[in-house]
Amino acid sequence: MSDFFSQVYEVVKLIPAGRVTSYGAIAAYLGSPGAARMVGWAMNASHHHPDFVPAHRVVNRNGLLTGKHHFDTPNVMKELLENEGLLFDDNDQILNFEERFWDPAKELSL
DNA sequence: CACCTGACGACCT
DNA sequence: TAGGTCGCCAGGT
Repeated sequence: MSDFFSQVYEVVKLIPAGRVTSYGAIAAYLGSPGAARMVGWAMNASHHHPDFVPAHRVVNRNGLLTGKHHFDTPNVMKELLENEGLLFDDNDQILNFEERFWDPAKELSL
């Protein structure tokens, strides 16, 4: 439960629908700013987790859907987010990303 | 056991 | 502006 992965899942599960956060923000929140890659790795292994982990709500720092190729089909991630009210430009980048950004360090502010 | 790779990101040419 | 390097941690070969 104190594993880095488990902590990542705990945070991701707290992301509200219609909001998104970044790999780096989660890593920083967990105290390992340089471990953003691990967050992505954790998402990749999220199927190993018993609970639902909204991996589609985690994007890179530009609001770009860099992980879309890891879903069943490349458009699933985008469609899930659109269902939650997010909009995208022609580059699969989230519009109004700053407004939609959910920073665990701030929102959860321990 | 050593080496490689990866859903990132900050920094440095 | 674009491209290369490095750190981060875990898991696969």
